Amino acid sequence: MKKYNDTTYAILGILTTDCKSGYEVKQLIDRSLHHFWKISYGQIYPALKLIVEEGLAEVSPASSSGRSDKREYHLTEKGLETLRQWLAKPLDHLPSERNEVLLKLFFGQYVSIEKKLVLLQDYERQLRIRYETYVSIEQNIQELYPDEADAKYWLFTLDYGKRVAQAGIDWCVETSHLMKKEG
Amino acid sequence: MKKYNDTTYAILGILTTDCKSGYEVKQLIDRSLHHFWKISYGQIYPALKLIVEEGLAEVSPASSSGRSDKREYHLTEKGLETLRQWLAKPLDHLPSERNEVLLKLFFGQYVSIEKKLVLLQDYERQLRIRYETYVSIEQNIQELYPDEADAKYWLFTLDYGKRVAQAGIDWCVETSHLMKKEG
DNA sequence: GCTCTCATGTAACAGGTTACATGATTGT
DNA sequence: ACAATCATGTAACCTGTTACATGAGAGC
Repeated sequence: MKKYNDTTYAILGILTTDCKSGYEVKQLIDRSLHHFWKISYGQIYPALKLIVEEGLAEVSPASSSGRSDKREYHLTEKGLETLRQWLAKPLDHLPSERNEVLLKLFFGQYVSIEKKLVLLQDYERQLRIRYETYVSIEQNIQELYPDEADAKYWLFTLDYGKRVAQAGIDWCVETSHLMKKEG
Repeated sequence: MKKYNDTTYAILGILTTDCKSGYEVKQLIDRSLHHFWKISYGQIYPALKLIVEEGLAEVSPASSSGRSDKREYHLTEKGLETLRQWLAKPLDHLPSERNEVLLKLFFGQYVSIEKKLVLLQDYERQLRIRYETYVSIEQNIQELYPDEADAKYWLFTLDYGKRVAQAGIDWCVETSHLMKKEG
């Protein structure tokens, strides 16, 4: 089975939903996967071209809805199988996340303690905003789609985001406290 | 003040330590910053060239140590100032981390519950390995540099890594449990 | 003599962002 | 008529990885 990049698999996944055009793929990712996956048109359109070339989807110019230039992509059997294969494969290595705040803190001796505290406070503030965003998305999902089977999985991903954000917030609080005490 | 990319600032930071050559920069990052920052020679050498061109460092071929081809980079006043400016500037936006596991889970309806559980177990296992790695680095630092001023900052970054890894582990356990119960 | 570590560098590639160009449709 | 949104696409650019080439010195 030929390998593609994760962006291509993400698009394959979206094409299983009601979103069938490049524009709609972008909309869905921005709305629902934004907290752990991003994408730009510069990736989507070339990827869709590749997907068709590889026989993973077929394109039909959907003139039915009146919009003559809208192109609808429908997964083929091969496309669905390719997606399933990828979904069933556990990751071979953890991605290592770079962290600019930690990088700055690593060279902490070159700045005053006040500036380091500002750095931590700012990070904490942004993590709290992120946390609250996740909570409100969560509430929206629970209100709007109380029965949908997919909703369960969406909530799992949000729970992850909340936990990691909370761990970061706790670290900021604790580290600020230690820095104040020890100087 | 001209802006450079974070990789360049990271190198500037390393050049404040005893590590003065491209090779030594790579060594230090691999040994001490690896859990939140990575770098390759393909970035280091071009970046060092730029750093010299911009007057942030001066290069002296250090024939003193016998090795004629080793190039030692020393920060200029401008270089140190550039580093300080960057260190004092809080981040303007949280980097969004992509997560392949969450992406797969998002399309969870297309795979069996067994495969999803394997995915989570595998993720959990790798997070636990990561956590243990951090603990052992932590112990090494405490034994080898009990007095060093820098050590405090290194331990802060490791604490962050441990907290985030633990949050991920907790999520794996909880999510596996919920999936088993609800089907 | 051989291997390992030290040491510097480049070229090709892969992945992703941004800015731009283009034009249709919908709502006010 | 005008603005907003829908809709597709490309080119230039930035960042980073991988593979490769090269060679010196140290230890066995």
